[in-house]
Amino acid sequence: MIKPRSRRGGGRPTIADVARKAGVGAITVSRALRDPGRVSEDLRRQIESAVNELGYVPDPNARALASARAEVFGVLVPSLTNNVFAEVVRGIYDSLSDGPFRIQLGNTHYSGLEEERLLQVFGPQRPAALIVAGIDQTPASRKLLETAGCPVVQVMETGPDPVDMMVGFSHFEGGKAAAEHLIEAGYRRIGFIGARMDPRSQRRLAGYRAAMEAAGLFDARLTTTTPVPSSVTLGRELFRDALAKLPSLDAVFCNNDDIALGVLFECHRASIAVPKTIGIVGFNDLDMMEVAFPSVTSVRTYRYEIGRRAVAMALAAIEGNRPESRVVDLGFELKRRESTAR
Amino acid sequence: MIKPRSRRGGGRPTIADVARKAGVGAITVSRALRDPGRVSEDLRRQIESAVNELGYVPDPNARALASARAEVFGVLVPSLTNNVFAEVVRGIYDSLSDGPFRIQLGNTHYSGLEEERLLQVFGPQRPAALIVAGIDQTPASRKLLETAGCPVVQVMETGPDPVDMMVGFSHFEGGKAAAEHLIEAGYRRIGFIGARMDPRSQRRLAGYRAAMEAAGLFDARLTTTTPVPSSVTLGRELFRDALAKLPSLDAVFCNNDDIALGVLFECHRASIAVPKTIGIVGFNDLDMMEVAFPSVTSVRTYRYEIGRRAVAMALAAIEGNRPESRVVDLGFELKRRESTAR
DNA sequence: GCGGCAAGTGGTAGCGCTACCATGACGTTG
DNA sequence: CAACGTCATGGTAGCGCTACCACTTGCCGC
Repeated sequence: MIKPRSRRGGGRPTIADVARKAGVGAITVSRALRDPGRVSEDLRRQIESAVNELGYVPDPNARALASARAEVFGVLVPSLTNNVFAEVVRGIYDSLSDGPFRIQLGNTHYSGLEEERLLQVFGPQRPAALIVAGIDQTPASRKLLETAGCPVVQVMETGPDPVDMMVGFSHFEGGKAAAEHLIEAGYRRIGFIGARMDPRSQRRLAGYRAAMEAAGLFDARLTTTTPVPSSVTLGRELFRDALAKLPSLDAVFCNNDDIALGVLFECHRASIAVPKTIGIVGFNDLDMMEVAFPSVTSVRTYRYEIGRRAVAMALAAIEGNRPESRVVDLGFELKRRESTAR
Repeated sequence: MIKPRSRRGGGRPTIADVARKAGVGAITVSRALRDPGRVSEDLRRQIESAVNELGYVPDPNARALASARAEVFGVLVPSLTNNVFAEVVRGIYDSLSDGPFRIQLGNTHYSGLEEERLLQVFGPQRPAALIVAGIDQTPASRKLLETAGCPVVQVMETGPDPVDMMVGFSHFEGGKAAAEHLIEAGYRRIGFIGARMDPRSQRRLAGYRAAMEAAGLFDARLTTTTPVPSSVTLGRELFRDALAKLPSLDAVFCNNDDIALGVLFECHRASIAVPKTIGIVGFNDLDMMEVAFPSVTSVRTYRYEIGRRAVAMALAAIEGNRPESRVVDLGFELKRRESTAR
């Protein structure tokens, strides 16, 4: 008798087809696939060959419905084009590409409300884990994370009060180290140039300010910021503004490397000597900072590693062994280069 | 009587809860949510308020299982950190953020086999549409795309034989335009510097070669390529190699802007005058090319727009009205700047 | 006045899988 | 040797939703 294929399913083999072919129960096939150790050697081989012959692939939707748990990692980042987050995301993908987990990526556009909305979309899918950038969730987002019923990793920053786990570093300390380096190098009128000014930028600014105040060098006029999204073009413009406002400026700590690059190009264009007349420090240490001329001092951060570590921690938590320390600080490293070597 | 909550579902309201509260059948709730026009005004309002009161959110997994169609766009790109693809992806996200569709992003690492593997993973999810970068799928990948049973958009390139739909531009023409521009500007020993050399880079190289041969200027020694992934650092190194090999070089067409930037920095470092001694043309026209000093001529491509258009076409196809022209060429524009103005 | 048709609604039967419990075949122990 | 685990396997009953068909109205045309 010809088995009447369902009108709905596109005719792909189901677990029942495999079970029939292998002469076992459907549940045994399910087990053989998910936890081979619990099925005898014999049946396992039979099932395996039936799977291969039929080209059976489990339906992730049915699996998610039945087990009330989807093999999905939800990932929330503020930007897809900012290289910094792209690196984190790459680390996450590379760590997850072997396993069964899919990734659902959300772009919050640096908006707390958008983050809330995305968490509301992710929740009903019952993801296996959630990875979110930053530690400044809105109260509503925080509640959504706390009640998600899965491991949660906050990345990019460390802070005192993790929802669950955290991997990152201290932006405050990074900003402080950058400013201290400029002070040590002999610069005195050290400006801060920042764009977008998201919470991480704010903390870098705070670190800068702490160092400047400690050295008795802080002056509000040294700070030039804008909420506008960061770009190389903007870096150039902000630097011109800063210089117009305060011609005595002798160094700048830039919020990020795009800004620093804009400053560097403007110095070339205006024939301002770097590092002699102006010292430049960036943040994140993109690949090109080392190649730039002059090479640019920057605070190296370990974005890719943050992504990998976040996945490792989430995976461990899924398997029931949460790491003993819920907050991992991967630190940073100040890379001293020509742009501050005077 | 207390309704015994299932042991599996986490206690979230289901469609049956909403139906009971609104005093209607479950199926009517389903319709009210998916196609409000088919439910009377009265019931619609009742259902709506029941949904709000209970905080009901449909379970996407159950929905996908029952309807054999997930509200998911599968997106396959060769790299997450390459700004070019990041822009395409951003366009896709921005176009999809309003609607019900989720996005599942896969990173093929420029590997045909990896692409196949990812398509095999995406298939069983029954995505609503697939967007893949490039037109050089392996035969197996092509078959998977053809039998996916959903709209497929190939992006970044145009070509003669779309699986379904295409949005992009001609890399051959882009490379040709770049070389022709250098020839017109009076350069004669025009090199090509390329890294990674994926199919798109190959076609740019072919365009360059066509222009050079047409002008009687082609010389195999002018071409410097490597399969190594592209970076600013690598651009610098390749340029040094090229110059060592052929000191008479008077211009370079770079595979992409990272390489061009590496060349520019090396020229600064080695005090080579740009554009006088060496002319430089990049590809893609990243934001910073305009700000660089000297500003760098580049072939502007419309990555973000490609992403948006791909989604628009897929969405139209889902609704049953495929666009009349299945291949959309968004073109490019050669941006002439200081680096070739001699 | 009756068949026919469209619009609005609901019941039933799955979608493909897994949680839960039951079963039977083996030891193992005192 | 009875009582009791343990292991491997299977049956049943859903998970939450939608496709499909059936039913009830009310209105039209002849």
